[in-house]
Amino acid sequence: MPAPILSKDEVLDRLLNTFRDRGYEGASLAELSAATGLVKSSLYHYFPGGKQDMAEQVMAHLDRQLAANLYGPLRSALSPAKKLGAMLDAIEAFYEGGRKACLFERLSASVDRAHFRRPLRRAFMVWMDAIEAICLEAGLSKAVARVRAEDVVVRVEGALIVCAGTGDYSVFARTIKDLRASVLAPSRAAHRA
Amino acid sequence: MPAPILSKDEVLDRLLNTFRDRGYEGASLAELSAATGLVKSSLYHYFPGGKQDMAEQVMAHLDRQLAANLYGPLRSALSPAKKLGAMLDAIEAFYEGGRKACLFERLSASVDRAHFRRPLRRAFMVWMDAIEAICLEAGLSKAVARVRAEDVVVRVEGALIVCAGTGDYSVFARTIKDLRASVLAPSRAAHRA
DNA sequence: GTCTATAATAGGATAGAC
DNA sequence: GTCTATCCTATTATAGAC
Repeated sequence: MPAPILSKDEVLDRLLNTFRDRGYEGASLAELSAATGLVKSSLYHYFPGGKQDMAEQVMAHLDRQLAANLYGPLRSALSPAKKLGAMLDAIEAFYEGGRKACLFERLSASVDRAHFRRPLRRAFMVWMDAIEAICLEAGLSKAVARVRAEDVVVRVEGALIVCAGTGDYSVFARTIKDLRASVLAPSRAAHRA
Repeated sequence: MPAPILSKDEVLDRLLNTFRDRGYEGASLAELSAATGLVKSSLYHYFPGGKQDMAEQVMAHLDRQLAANLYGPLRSALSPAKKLGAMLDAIEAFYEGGRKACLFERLSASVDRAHFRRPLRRAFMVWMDAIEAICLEAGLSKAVARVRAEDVVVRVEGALIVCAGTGDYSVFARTIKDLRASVLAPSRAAHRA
């Protein structure tokens, strides 16, 4: 009865990376097994529901990580501008400047997307709600704050696609830079260079 | 020796739709066969290289369609504003208001993405070049035109992801509406409501 | 140019030992 | 909790008739 090699969190981190790199269909059990160092049967011990179960638990894992390391700290006394800056720093790091894909995008595009609909919708909503809260704190109206929050997520996700498609990662850097300057700008005022 | 049921273009249209709906890995030969009404062996007659060959030919097919129906007409004497409007009309129709995915995104995210790299990069570049040309014609500087062109593609692709993830298609409509108003706006001037 | 039939393999999943 | 061994099905792909 060997002891666990990796903690559950470490296993989930490895699975997260594999799903991001290969996509849901693209990540075979053989690859998920190699990434974790666990043979298939061991994976089924952790994830009785198979690959769907893995994806669901990986989403929940990422939700917890984001709540602890990103959304939590955002409830501090920092200025809205500093909070936005911190979020965009985290986004640049997490996506490695546009080189790593978004788990939620990968699962949204999967054939099993119907199974993941609720947690996916929730994940996008939590993200947008956090940005909206910063915008409101900065004095923007509710309507403008919501649109700005949606726009941040739209542009981050879009930049990831364009970078993956073109191989030109400057698009991601430029998009983040533009968001830093524009998201909290007063409404009906100048926004673009 | 039965005659062909569908023209090659019709077959390519059906395959295009299947790849958009199911993704590259998600689209099995069984589904591609059902979508075209051709049994697997017949598909191999048209596409000796199998699924990769199908994806490559579908990309080339879409390139031709876009050149004929979108980029071609854009070389007319219409005003830049009308050209942009026509492109955004076509985008709204092609993506069915955010309900249908982008082929290029699907293939960029596939496990075989390395095989499709060149045509994918080309497809994104041709799209952005067309937008850039409209921006230049409207009097924007080269640098601003390029950034605006990248931004259009980023926001369209991102809106598709957010719509798929949240099920809220108003994001796509709002994004297109915002692009209609902002892409050709004079630089360093007001841009956002 | 389309078909039926089949091969060959990879995929997800399970049983049961230790 | 991890392993070896196996099962079953789906998947890609090919052969060859008409």
